[in-house]
Amino acid sequence: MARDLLGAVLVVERHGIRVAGRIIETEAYTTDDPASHSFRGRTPRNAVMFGPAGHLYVYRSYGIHWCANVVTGAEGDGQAVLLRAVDPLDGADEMLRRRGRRPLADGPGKLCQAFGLDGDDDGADLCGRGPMRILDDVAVQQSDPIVGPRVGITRAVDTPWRFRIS
DNA sequence: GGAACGATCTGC
DNA sequence: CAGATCGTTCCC
Repeated sequence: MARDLLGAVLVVERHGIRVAGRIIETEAYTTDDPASHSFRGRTPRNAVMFGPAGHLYVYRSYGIHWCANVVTGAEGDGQAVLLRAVDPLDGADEMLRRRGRRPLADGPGKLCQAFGLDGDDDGADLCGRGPMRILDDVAVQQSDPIVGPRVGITRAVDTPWRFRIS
């Protein structure tokens, strides 16, 4: 599932400003996975992960940053894909402004800041008429993403569930 | 009720 | 390389 999101386009259109980017790096998290928030079962924080696919699971990281996932499992499954990096398509200037003019680089925290995503967006529907959506119909079929270990985790360190395209 | 610990980022 | 910073989770 994490592979399928590679090349898809994340669009957030709010306050009349459209920000869009091509998803180039993801990580997979499942219920079987000790590194996943859903591993220890459903809690108030991760409830969205156990909901229907196509919704946004946003959580606070290290008390400072926001990180966004796309729920990819059926109801009750508890699986999601962490969005780690995008290639800016629309609103690159706005992204830069939100980033405090710091260089826009890889990383889930930076991605959320650039797209203006925070805790209020937890549970948002990406497949409805809301301000944010994922255009996977425009996804270019990717050949051989780079596969590697996930970043910043302490459990299941050797599980190669990070996927990256250029 | 308390303590430990992050799916991170930045600046020194 | 360490500090920021706070909600969530787990244990007593």
